[in-house]
Amino acid sequence: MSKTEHNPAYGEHDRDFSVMFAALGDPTRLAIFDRLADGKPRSISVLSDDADMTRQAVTKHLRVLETAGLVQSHKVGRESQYAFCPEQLAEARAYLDQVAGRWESALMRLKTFVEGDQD
Amino acid sequence: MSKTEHNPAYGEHDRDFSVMFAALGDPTRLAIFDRLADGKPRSISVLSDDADMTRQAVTKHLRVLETAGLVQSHKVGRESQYAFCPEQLAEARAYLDQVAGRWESALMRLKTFVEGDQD
DNA sequence: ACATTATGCAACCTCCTTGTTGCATTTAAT
DNA sequence: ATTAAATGCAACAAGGAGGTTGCATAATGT
Repeated sequence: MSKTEHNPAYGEHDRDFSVMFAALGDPTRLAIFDRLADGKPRSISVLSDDADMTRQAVTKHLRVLETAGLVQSHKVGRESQYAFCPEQLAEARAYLDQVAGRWESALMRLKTFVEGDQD
Repeated sequence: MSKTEHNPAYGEHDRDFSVMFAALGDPTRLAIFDRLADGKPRSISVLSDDADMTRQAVTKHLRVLETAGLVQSHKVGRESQYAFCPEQLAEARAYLDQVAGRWESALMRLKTFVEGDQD
C-alpha cells in the first residue's frame, strides 16, 4: 500500500478520509465537535471550561479538528471562535453511505446468485 | 471530561463512537475496511499480500477493526478469515446523520429568527 | 495606566500506536 | 513423514499523540 501512488484507501474518490476519521477518533474531540453542532461558535476558553484538561490541550484538539476541516476558526477581538463546519461531515457521510451501498449490492448479487442456483 | 461519569462525547446515546472513528482513522485500516466492503471474507495472508508492511502489522490492524466491531473473524482451517460487519457502520452513519440533523435544525431556527425579525 | 482575560508559542514528558523481528504452533500439501 | 503455509505470541524500537508547564503577547475592562 504505497501511499504515494494508487492506494486502495482512497478508492474511487481520491481523498484521504482517514484524516477526518482520525480527528473524530478521540473522545475529547468528538465531544467538542458534537457540542459545536448546535451552530453556535465558541471561544477556546468557553470550550475549555468544562473540560478536565488544560486550555492548551483543548487548543491542540481544536487545531486537529480544524486541519481536518471539521471546524473553522476566526479571531474576533482577543478571542478565537471555533464554529462547526458541515462540508467535511457531509463528505464523511457520503463516503460511509457509499461503502454501505457497495456492501448492500454485494449482498444482493449473492442473493440473486443463490436464488438463481435454486431454479 | 471525565470518561467515567457523564461525558458529553456520548451525548444522548451512551456510546463511544470515537472508538470506531479511531479504527477508521488510519489509512491502512480504512483501506482494509474499504476492501472488505465487497462482502468477500479474506485471510490475513491475502490481506497482507499487497500491503507494504509485514503480516503482523496487518494482523494488528485487523484486531483493531474487529475490536471496533467493524469486521468479524472466524478461523477456517489454518487461516482466519476477516469479513465486513455492517452493524457498526450503520451506527456510525446514524450518528453522523444525527449530528448533521442537529446542525440543520439549528440553521433553520436561525433562519426563522432572522425572518421573523424582519417582519 | 493597570489589572485581567484570552490566547499563542515552545519545551518537555509519558504512553500508546505502529511497525519490526524471531520463534513456536497448527494445518495442509506432497 | 516432511515440507510448506498461515498464523499466534512476545519483545522490542521509533515516533507521534495527548497532555503539562512556563512565559510572552494582545485585547478588554475599570
